[in-house]
Amino acid sequence: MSDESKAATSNFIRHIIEGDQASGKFASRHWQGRPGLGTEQIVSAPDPASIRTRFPPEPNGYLHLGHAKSIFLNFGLARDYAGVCHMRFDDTNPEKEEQEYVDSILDAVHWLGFDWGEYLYYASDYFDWMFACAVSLIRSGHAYVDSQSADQIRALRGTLTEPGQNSPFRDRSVKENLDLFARMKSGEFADGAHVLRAKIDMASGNINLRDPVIYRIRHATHHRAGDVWCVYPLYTFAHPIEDALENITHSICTLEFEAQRPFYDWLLNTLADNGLFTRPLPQQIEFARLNLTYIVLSKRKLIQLVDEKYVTGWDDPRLPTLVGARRRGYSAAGFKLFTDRIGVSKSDGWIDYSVFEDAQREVLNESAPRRIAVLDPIKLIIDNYPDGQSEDCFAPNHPQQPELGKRAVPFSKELWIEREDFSEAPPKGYFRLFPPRLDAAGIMQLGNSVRLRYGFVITCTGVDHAADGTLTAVHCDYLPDTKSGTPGSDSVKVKGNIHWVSAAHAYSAEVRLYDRLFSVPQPGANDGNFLDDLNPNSVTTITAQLEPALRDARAEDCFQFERHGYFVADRRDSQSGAPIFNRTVTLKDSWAKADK
RNA sequence: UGGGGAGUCGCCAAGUGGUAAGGCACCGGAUUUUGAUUCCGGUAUUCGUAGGUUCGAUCCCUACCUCCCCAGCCA
Repeated sequence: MSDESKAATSNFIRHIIEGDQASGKFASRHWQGRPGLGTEQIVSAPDPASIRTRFPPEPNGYLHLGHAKSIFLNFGLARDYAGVCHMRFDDTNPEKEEQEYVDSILDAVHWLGFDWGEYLYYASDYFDWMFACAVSLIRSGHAYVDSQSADQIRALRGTLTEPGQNSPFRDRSVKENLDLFARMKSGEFADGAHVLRAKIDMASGNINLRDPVIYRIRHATHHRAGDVWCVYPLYTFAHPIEDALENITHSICTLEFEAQRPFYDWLLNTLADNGLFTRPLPQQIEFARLNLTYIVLSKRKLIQLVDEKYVTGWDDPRLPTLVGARRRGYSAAGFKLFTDRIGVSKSDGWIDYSVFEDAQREVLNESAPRRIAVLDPIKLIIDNYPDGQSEDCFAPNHPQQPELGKRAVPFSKELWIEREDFSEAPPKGYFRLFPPRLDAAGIMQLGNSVRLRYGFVITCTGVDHAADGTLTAVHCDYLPDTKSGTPGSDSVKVKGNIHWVSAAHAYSAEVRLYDRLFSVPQPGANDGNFLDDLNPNSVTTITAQLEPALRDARAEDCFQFERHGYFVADRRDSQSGAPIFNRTVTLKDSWAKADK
């Protein structure tokens, strides 16, 4: 186990694996170096992998934060227990799958830091084996061709409280079933004319055992297999076989598949009895899927957001897709921290989005170089600083990592400061800039003093207003002896410390301030329509005044804009020498939260 | 009213017969040229409820309550 993973607390899946390893349950497995039937594997060398897990997305959409939990779980377990994790595409439905999704999924898994090496598989490569498994089931009397319509099958399935009834086709002979199934494969029948069903128990309390459909006719072009097949296996049937072919030891999926585990075991055991697979067989283990507040993870809802243009595309930084998260500036290390924190269990709950943001913040705080940015600029004029003069101030790239050095920041008479850092009517406890004013006794008090971070201490002397009363500039005097880094810097103590950018040197750039896409914890919970809960201010595009060094930022460079938060140079819209920034997440702000 | 799961601090989550880990959040206090970070301290006499077994129960037994999943020729 690596040092990193020791931090992760134990969970029920680790207990199962450790128990299996202690009992030697999977020690006798053999592996021919590629997937195959048990008859092929058994004559090969012992499997060098102590466990095999798999991440098996269907390539019909983009990966999202929920998938990240599964990726870290499966790849993480393999890494921690001297096993391997297979990257597998569960592409058994020709109508919904596309190569574009395969590419983006691979890219996302890689971005999260995982390498599947030689273990990249496609369920569609197993169609011959799956067909052979189905034939084997027919031969042993465990499957039959049903010629009812979908509606008829549904009508005889029964309900949650009433048993189902046998199909009139349930007792067809093996010979007839074999003939029909072969003709289904050869393309003789139209979609829906027949299906192949497992023959189990129409009265089972578990509806998944009431003769589930395992093969259907679909005259459709498969994104990889082309037109060679017109019968396709269903997930229920395909997935256990995929696991068995790949020697998977622990097949980890989400809770909603729990009711299918009895079928999973029935199928594999039946096939093992028929000589196709050897024991030990893979075991399915279910865990609670991720529920995060303020976002939606359902594929249907994400598609709607993209198709109906509520967002700019699948990689919109507000979307919980992995491509969106990457563009937002979230890091793979942040995902790792997050998944370690939330753990793995079987109880379903809601994780607050702030837990995810905190994890990202924690990683960014360590890794992001500091820069200065004025997002909502107002002019500050230093009346006693010489016209036309400028000088360098030096700002550390990271306060906790002095070895990262300092950079020069130009200082001059006219600066941009944050509008929020000045107040004509300061609330109680405010210690930034405010002008001279009359106190309660009617005595005129000096304006407040603050330090211009990495520069000089200044004292506010007044303000300029336009004819309509709006604030146009703040005036101050500076104390020449108080420059940061000089012996006199500590001669004057001030509580406030504000950032600034020289107006004459600033890089004026587009910055997108992202906020949550939804304004309520559980979108759609109020009236059933999640679109009603969209946050109308989920993005604000501004022109900010940035320190000149930021002009050199390259796409995907992350920075902390001091006193603001973490920002990333957009990987899609940034030009060389003209980066555009996305706000990843703000800094914590106990002042903003406090009662004022 | 069928079958399968889950209920431990505000949110996660260990522990599963020997007298409640940890993380996040929160509240104090220290440091700080980010109202950030960091640091130090505090935070469940109690484990869905009610009974029972036991010297002893979150853990075993019984009953009950609440929540989630299953009736696609989706995955």
